[in-house]
Amino acid sequence: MSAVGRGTYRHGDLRGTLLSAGIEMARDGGPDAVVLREATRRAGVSPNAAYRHFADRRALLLAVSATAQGLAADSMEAAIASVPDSGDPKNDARQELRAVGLGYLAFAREEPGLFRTAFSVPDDLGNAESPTKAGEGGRTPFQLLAGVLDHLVEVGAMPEERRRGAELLAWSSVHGLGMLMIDGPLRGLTPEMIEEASERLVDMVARGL
Amino acid sequence: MSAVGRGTYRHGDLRGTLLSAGIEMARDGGPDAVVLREATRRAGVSPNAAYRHFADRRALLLAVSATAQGLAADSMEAAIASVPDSGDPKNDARQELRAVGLGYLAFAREEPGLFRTAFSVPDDLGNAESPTKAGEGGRTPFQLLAGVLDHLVEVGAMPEERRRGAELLAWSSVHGLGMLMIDGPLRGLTPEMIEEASERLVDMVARGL
DNA sequence: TGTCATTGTGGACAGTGTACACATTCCGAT
DNA sequence: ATCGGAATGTGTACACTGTCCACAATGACA
Repeated sequence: MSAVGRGTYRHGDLRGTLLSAGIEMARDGGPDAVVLREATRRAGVSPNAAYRHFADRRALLLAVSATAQGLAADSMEAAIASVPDSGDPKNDARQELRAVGLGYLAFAREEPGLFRTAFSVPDDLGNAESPTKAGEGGRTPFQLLAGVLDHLVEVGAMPEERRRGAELLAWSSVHGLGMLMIDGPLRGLTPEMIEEASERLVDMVARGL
Repeated sequence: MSAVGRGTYRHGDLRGTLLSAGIEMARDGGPDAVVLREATRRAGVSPNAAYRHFADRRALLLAVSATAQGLAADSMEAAIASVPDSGDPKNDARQELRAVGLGYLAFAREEPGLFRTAFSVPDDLGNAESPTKAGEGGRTPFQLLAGVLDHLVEVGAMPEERRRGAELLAWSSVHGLGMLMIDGPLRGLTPEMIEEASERLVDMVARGL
């Protein structure tokens, strides 16, 4: 094909371009839709060129997943930022917890493909704080959640002894609703039902944690 | 190839055989691992024979998913049955709710592939009561959950006004933990951590519902 | 200027889902 | 008993995927 259309034999930033293409594919289609050959096609490059930047399809997928987690973090951070200051620290902390959950769910609703790519691609909790997964604010979804939980304890809105492992509980609930309403049996719920379910769920978590 | 090894040109129960093969593939590998050609291979039949019984790969996958949901129901039902009668109806009802959740999570832990195939293949809540998804007891996972919630209300362990939509909340929490620990960022948790998280989660739900 | 690691190309292979035409078998009406 | 059509299975073919290998172009640095 010769490097026509690109001008030069070298691409410049093929890795980045492939990643962007991957994100776009994940956006509409989820993890299964990110296909290596298609990415190279969009980058105007031969299929094998990808292997100079990613060991295999899985490696590309992991990179896309990490980026998607960063975008989720943005959504969560925006939700936190929009919480009004009520003057009551305990109440504020609880509202932040709610916001984290609602931001997570908003991301699931608005970017279902990216959501699935972000959170249902095999990965370890050990990498939960990797900077590649951080949003613009520099923190990962996991760190944001941990942050508000810490805050909750600080202001005395949550007993110290319940803090340990609370991430898992809070995260699970919200993640479950997200998955079920995206590609589980809860698809087809009306926006109102989803809205209501989201609110009630975060309330339940805040109450039961 | 001629129908050697089968004896007859007709198979007898190809649909059932393909389904079984599909389940076996899903068991170790999840939804992505159920591949049409491999199923026909295991059935000793040509690839296209499958199309006489399933419209396409997706149709086979849906059938496998439904069967897997039935198996999940079995796990849940077993957990319910193992709840000892304490004499206190309210307490019993709560224990049943816990059992439903723990049975669901046990299934996720013991049959991760089938779990994913059961609950993360696109489907509508409208089909949640389809008999194809029932376990040996004749009820689907959704129906089992709804049952214990109804029971909870009957014995007065749950206020009537909170009943509506409670399935979603309970289900979400438990489902989320299941997904996160199978192929999400919570993989690699030790069995003890999983055990503890499961217990705490169902407690949280029971408390917060 | 020449050498060499980096990056991209071309061709190939096995494996997948699925369409189309054809073959075999079974069952029910004549 | 036979004949014809509906079910069911086979064969061939196509486009698409991930990935391997040998080769080519390029840029950086001695």
